[in-house]
Amino acid sequence: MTRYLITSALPYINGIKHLGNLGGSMLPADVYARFLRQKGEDVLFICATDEHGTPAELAALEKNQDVETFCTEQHEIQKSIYQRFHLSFDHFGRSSSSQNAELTQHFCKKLMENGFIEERTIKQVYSVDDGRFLPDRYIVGTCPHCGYEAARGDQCENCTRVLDPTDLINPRSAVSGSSNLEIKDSKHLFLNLPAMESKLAAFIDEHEAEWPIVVTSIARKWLKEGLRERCITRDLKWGISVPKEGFEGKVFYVWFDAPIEYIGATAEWAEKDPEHRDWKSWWYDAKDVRYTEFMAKDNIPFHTIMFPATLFASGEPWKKVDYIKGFNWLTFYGGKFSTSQKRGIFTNQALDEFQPDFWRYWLMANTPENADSSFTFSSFAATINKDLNDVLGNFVNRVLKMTASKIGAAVPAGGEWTAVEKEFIQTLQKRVTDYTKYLSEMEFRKALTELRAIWVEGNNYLTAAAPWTVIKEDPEKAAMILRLALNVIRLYAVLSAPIIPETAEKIQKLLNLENAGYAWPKADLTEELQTLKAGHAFNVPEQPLFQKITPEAVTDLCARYGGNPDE
RNA sequence: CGCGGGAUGGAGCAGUCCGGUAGCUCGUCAGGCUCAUAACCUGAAGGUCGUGAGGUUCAAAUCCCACUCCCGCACCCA
Repeated sequence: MTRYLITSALPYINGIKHLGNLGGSMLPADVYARFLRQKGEDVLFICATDEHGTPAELAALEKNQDVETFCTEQHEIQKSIYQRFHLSFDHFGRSSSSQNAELTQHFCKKLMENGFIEERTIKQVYSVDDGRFLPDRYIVGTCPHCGYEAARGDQCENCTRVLDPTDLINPRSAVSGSSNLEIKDSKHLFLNLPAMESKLAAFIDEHEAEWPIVVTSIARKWLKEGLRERCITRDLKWGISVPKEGFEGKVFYVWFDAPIEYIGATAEWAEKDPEHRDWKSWWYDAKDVRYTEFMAKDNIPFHTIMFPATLFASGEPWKKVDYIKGFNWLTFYGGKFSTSQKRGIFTNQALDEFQPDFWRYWLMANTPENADSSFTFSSFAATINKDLNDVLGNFVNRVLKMTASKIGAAVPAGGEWTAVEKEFIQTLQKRVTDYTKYLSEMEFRKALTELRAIWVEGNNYLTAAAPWTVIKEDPEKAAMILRLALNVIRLYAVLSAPIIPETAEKIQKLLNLENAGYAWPKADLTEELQTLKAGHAFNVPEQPLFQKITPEAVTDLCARYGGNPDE
């Protein structure tokens, strides 16, 4: 049987992530993982914090902490936020783990053995006052082409020309501002990507028809422009040390070890229960594994070119990705989420405002699958109020309350399905089939449209069956209608669980089905809709499932997070 | 000519790969119902698909060409 390996792009360690990070990789990956588990598949869902690199060092510096303490703290913060969002990682690891260090060094050795690594001496800028080498982008100075005074060492943002740090006039450190800089020779390792070109091109070709356009177009662009040898080491202290003589005090480039952490995190996972878990079976010569990666578009070059190149070059049968689900950006009122401008809402803030399912639902209904999509509080409120409150919440509420008040708080007995019921079930069946198909294909927007339509069918049926009228003339028939409606509620919990797990749980509790699980329905719903038998007691809700977001709340949120209530 | 992505009723989207005169959600208007969170259900109005009295075709939102506008690629950040 196929086993499903799922990874989400690793969130970077240097701070709490915003909604876009959540909606653009971790959350859709979670929905897919949950869906497959409900279908009874063997799933391993892996994520981790990406902890190396200069930004982590600088963020730690700013907080006056040593990098390791900083990372440990930030890792815990992020981990707890994701738990609160009910992200169902089998393991949420750390790229600074010993497992990752070991694997990264292993790959480096293999690549050296196979002749894909070259050693070169390059000139690096060293800041005497900072006591460290500075990456290109942390050197600022005057652009020799246009005279712009705040040009960075890698590119001038004014004239967009690509620069070398040594081109800059009056260079200084972006960290301290010190102009006491020296150019030093430094030995580094380069990954010979050009040697991998044909193999990578074949790899992309192989998947071209299947993968999203945003993925293949970015990958092809890189190939078309020609691959260059890529430096995979850095003059930093924080990171995975390079297992080679003469490279003491140097570490791997963060983008070299980060994807390897997918494997590393799996090893971390296995180590917690070595008796029953075998990380290698998921990654090495794993022919029965289907591997899906989730990421936003900025990550695509690393996952279509760099990481596969590493795996190919090892010469070992490491598992390569089968499907890449790539996303565009989620924007905030059409613009970028911005820390410094206080634009946008961060994951911790989001949880302080509303229950996780509100966010999960909106983000999945508006996933930037084909184009960037824009978050606005008005849209958020409208979607939550309509779909979750009026359509789903109201359906659950009206059925439970009516049954309890007219008959009693248990599934009523009597009556047989009529043509109306059979037609309703057929409609549901078709929609559930489509919904299942969309989830399997990771077509999330379409899936959510379908899920909503499934909820609407319930209300539709109630209007057609009108149990509140029927009960006066034919109590048996009314009992049958409500029995079916109660079973539909249960079905909704199962179908909604991948998207809004907390709500599914609430519904199961209302139905006294707390440990019943969420096994995905079969194609034929006949049996499924008779799961709850006559006499099965349920709880009458004191409150509806959800509460609406008022216009005043929208105004308030906009004021606090930088949005426009009219948009 | 830097790269990439967009442009479809008031708003947000689908349809474009495999051409055959537009579909969904919200909003608006009208009606139905009264079990339910003034919720639910039904119907209607509203677009000729960025521009070019361009090209191909019996036929184009859908293929080809030219142009225009918008958004990312620049601190923070994905």
